[in-house]
Amino acid sequence: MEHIRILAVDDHEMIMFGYKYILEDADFCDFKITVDTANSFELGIKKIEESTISYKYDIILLDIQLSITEEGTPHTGEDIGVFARKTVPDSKVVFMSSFSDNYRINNILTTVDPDGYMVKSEINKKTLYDMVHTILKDPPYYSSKALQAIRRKMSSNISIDENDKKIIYHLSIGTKTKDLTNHISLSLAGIENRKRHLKVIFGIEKQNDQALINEAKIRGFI
Amino acid sequence: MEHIRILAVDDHEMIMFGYKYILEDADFCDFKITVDTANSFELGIKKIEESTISYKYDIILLDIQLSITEEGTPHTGEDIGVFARKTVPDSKVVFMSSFSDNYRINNILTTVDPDGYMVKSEINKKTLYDMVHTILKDPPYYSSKALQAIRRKMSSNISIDENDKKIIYHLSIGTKTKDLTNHISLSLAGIENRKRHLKVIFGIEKQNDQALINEAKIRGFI
DNA sequence: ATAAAAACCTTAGAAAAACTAAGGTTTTTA
DNA sequence: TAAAAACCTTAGTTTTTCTAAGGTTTTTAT
Repeated sequence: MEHIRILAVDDHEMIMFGYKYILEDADFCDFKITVDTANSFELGIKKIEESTISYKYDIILLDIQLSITEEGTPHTGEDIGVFARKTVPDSKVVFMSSFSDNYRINNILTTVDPDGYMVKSEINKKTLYDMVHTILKDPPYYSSKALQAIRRKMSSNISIDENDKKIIYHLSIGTKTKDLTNHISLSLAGIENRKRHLKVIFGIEKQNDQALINEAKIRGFI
Repeated sequence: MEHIRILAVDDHEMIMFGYKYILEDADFCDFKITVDTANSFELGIKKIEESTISYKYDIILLDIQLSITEEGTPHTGEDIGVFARKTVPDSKVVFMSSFSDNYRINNILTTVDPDGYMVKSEINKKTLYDMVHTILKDPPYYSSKALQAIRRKMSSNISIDENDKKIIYHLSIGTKTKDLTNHISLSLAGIENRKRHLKVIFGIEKQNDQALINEAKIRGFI
């Protein structure tokens, strides 16, 4: 009988143990599952490193937000995902995250290209089993809210460059237009021109910045 | 008990009747299904039009390739999809197509934004039931190969403009570089410059046109 | 209600990017 | 092996984007 090894990384122990017991208890006909757990970025990295010289994990389940355990640059599950992609390319990476906004989902799919993404509110016994089964047999696996974010992105024909993304992002956190020159290497007039153009392509000419932010959110740009 | 109405449009009768009998025979606990069929573009359009003044279809299953039955501009299932989107926006549109190439899948998802896409080689009793269930409860539904095409597109950060797409497309059907000026409003030098730039961003400098075509195919650009 | 600040808009000019033309070299095809 | 096609480089042109500045309109703060 095939033996499937899974690593679950989440800073909430109860969540990890939930995955562990549900998956280890599962009555998969043709394989047996063991689940290792790690409750911090550092421990997650360590277990992945150790797996390179012993049995590699078949699946690595990653939360995105991990609490900071030590001083230094804060790290996320995304950083673990990137690390795993390089270090153990045959291990399947699946994000299990409470983030369900279009931007976060689409951004992770672009930067890490994980084998799966599940929004936490959609994780239950059945979807967990479905995920493991699909990931092993025929990846990728995306839960429903992830699919909805993907669909929104796929159906949008608009693409914007890094400067435009920065403009929208900073506006969305409250920065005034005149202060955007501190964050973006363009003149105020250049920024104003781009704002005007973004409003045209989003179909909201003559509307305010909040409308711009809303349209960008809908499309997954922030 | 809820009554679910489905329209299946395919120019192969056996396929339509396959869907019809499998779905009408299904033992869905909480609803009953009837499946109408149409074996041509014209008949499909007619049935959708009729549905606007009677019961609208809950789900419309569309093949993409439909044989030409009459003189005139050939139409595809995609055209029916666009028509349905406008005419009966509450009806869910699902493509059931033999096309499994990245370009075709991604292109349909952008231009029609269907509620689902299934590659024909992945359609069986179980996946058909899963599709109907998901489409009714929590769309979208994409079959495995469609998800793989989507994943490939999502993870690629490259975007190219319409001129570049035309260059790659025409090269892929055998047009020589010097003849591209007949199809694209640029000088030969302009086209050569763009080819050189495309090869840089696809990471295939100094390689031939076939390499460029291959990289574009992988990324779903053609 | 009013003044100040911010945003928007327009015009003119500058800078950067993309394009064109042409010709030489290299590679591919017949 | 010759011809055709593709690639590369240089110089100049055209197009696009940016900047600067100032005026008008809208929003915010008092």
